[in-house]
Amino acid sequence: MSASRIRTATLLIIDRDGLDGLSMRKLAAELGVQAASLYGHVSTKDDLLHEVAAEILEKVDVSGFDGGDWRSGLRSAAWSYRSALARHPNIVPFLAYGPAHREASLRRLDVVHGGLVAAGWSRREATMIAAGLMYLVFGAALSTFSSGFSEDQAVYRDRYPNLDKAHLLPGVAQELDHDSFELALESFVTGLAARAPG
Amino acid sequence: MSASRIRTATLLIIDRDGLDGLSMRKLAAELGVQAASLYGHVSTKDDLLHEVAAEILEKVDVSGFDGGDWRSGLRSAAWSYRSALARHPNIVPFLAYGPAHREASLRRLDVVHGGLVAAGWSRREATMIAAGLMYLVFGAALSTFSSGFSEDQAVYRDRYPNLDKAHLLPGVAQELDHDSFELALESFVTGLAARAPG
DNA sequence: ACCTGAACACCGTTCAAGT
DNA sequence: ACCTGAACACCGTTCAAGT
Repeated sequence: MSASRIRTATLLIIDRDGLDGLSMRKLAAELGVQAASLYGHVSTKDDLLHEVAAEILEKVDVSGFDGGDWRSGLRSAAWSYRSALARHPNIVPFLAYGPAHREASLRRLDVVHGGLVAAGWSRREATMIAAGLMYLVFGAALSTFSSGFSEDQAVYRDRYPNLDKAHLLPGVAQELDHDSFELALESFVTGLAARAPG
Repeated sequence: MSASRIRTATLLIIDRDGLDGLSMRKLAAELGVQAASLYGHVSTKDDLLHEVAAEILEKVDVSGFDGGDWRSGLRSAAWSYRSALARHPNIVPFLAYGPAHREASLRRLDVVHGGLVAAGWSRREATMIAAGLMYLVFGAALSTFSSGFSEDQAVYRDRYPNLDKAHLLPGVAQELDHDSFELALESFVTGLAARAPG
């Protein structure tokens, strides 16, 4: 009925059935209504997805750039992005598509950019660092590298002698994803610091 | 007709019309045939996409890990991934979906993992570094951060005072993407080196 | 062996008609 | 004002029938 209830149901279906599992007819059924009724509240399926995307990105908190140094600002922004995206992994491919066109994304990137410039980075460097942050955040949310391994370990043992079987157990996959993101982020920040201004 | 000709036409349509622009009927028309005929050579649309994905990943070269140190191995692998993916940006969301399930991806990750372990990293660290590499590569290929800005600069000037207008001109967007990837990769490698073994 | 026409069960979206 | 039924132009996929 309300736009907010439609967005909630949309996200529920995406979380449960995947991005391909969302159809306007299924969404309507979830809301106890006919598909055509949705078009009184939503202009288009694509538009609805953008609204849901905006709602998710609205939860990203980049306030870590107020006050502290750029290192902690970058770290807290990265983790906030990660936790917002990790809650709804199925919609990430859609989120990643053109972040620059999204109002909510731009407001946050503007804060990150401003914080980096205030710390002494050039405007161009600030843009590139913010881009690097997006690479890490979306790449980590999207590829869910480790969790893809969990199904049948025998395959890996025989054919890919170098891959680490011990860390591919389902139980540790999530922890490994977390630690991999932490290592990548900390290395990124450390590496930047090595060429930092001021 | 042949499986290879079908894959070529598939990629042509994806490059031209996007992932959503690919339909079996359109693909058939491109090949001068009826949609039903495709199912004599291809089991399913999803399967066809996986074949095309494999063909693209087959071109990624991780041989930089033979011989040289892990730093140059990581760099050359990253750039090879980047150039392979950058040639077909529209299929990247599909590629990123579950790299661990893909034969061609696993062979390359096995080489990367082996190279890192040979350089003295633990198996677990090697897995995490390889994951970080995937984050950067897929994130960079997917979010095409800078190129999304190019349409109307007046919007940014007024509302996002911190964002750097000078670097958002269409002409420099591509260069900025390149340099952002380079900065992120170099920072990642430098940061890792700070905690390197041996 | 390879292609086709027709059909099936789906899509997103529109629109006149109902309350 | 809000919902509906029916329709339109599409999908992926199957399968008997044609050459």
